[in-house]
Amino acid sequence: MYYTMVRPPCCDRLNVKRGLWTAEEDAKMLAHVSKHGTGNWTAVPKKAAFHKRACFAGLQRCGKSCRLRWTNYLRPDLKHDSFTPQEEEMIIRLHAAIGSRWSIIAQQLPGRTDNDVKNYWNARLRKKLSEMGIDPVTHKPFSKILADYGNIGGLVKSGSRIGSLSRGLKNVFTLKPEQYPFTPEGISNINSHLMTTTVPPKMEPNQECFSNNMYNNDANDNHSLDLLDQLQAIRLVTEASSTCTAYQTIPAPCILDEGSLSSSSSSTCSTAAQEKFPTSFSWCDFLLEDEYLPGDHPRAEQENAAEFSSKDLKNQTPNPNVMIPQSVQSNTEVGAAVNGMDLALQSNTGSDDRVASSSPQHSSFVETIMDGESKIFLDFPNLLEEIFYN
DNA sequence: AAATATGTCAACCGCACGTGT
DNA sequence: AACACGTGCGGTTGACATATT
Repeated sequence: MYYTMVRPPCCDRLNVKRGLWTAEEDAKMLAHVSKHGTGNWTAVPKKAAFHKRACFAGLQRCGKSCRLRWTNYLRPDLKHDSFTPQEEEMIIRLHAAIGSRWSIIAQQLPGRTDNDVKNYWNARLRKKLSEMGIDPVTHKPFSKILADYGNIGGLVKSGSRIGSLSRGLKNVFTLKPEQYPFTPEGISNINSHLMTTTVPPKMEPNQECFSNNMYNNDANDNHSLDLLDQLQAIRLVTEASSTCTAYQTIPAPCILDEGSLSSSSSSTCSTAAQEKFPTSFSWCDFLLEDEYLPGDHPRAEQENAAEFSSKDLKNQTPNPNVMIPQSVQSNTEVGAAVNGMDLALQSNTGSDDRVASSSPQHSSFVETIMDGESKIFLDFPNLLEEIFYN
């Protein structure tokens, strides 16, 4: 092998210009597109240099750069003014629903590109939500997240918690579109469904205002409901096309519980795989085991535990304390969709064995971490205050 | 007024996927 | 089947602008 497996950037093969576009280059691009139309971008620099040398000779960009310049800036249907509150609201709602699928979000905002939306989110909205006390990843109040975090490790009797949680997820994915709760408690719960439902939401005033504006005016928002149909379809399609690759690369026993993908044609991480690696390490096991301290829960809770399989832990909000396989991280939204559908589809089959087989000493792992956390917050109570009131 | 910090956004990069050969 | 190529996507970078000290 004399070359790397990674394909070199297209621009490396051409002696092309990079960096910001000049007005002159823009003019050349516009002239070219008006003459030849869009598409076949790799031909643009060649044609531009070939057709009228006097006019186009200076346009020495790679096709990718040309396409990007056109789609993100030169396209005549683009808006170049600032985002309206309505657009802002739409971005937040869609992000809560589908995460950082910028191209899909941008499709709902005429005249905006995925790059626009992405930049606006990163530059403005993420910060705005944070300042409002809302986690921009899960779209949940920080207070709730911290409260839930404090409950991990069995600080709260968890029997009804997981049961109600999985029931809620079932509801999310079995609701008809017109019943669909297009709120951060709805789809976004998929990404954050470890959040307990036993803690009442404690909204700061501005959050409340925010929620009223952003999340609670769905009754007359037919467009959003139509959109949900589309999103649902996107989820299903994505699941069908991505489930296989998303899971095949996961170390066999850690994430997927058997039967959960039984409705899919790609239940590759299966019982057989688990049998092959029966003792492999899984962080999920630690977390699950912490929810079910030995000898502390009736049968119903065990059934709930089976329902709430460890695979659901893989798509949680990135947490430095939770290690997630790369292949899973890169498919967060897809996995979330799969999770939700799995929960809706699966019955109480399968995963009891694995949950039950986790060794008792695992439960001390999260407890140790939580003890450390508790000590920190006891020693530095202002840390919590700073989070909420700064 | 100068230095530094912060924000914005256009552009790039790497990867995945589809298609044609 | 394998490969090259074109395209689209999401994450990241870095230049420039603006605000703050």
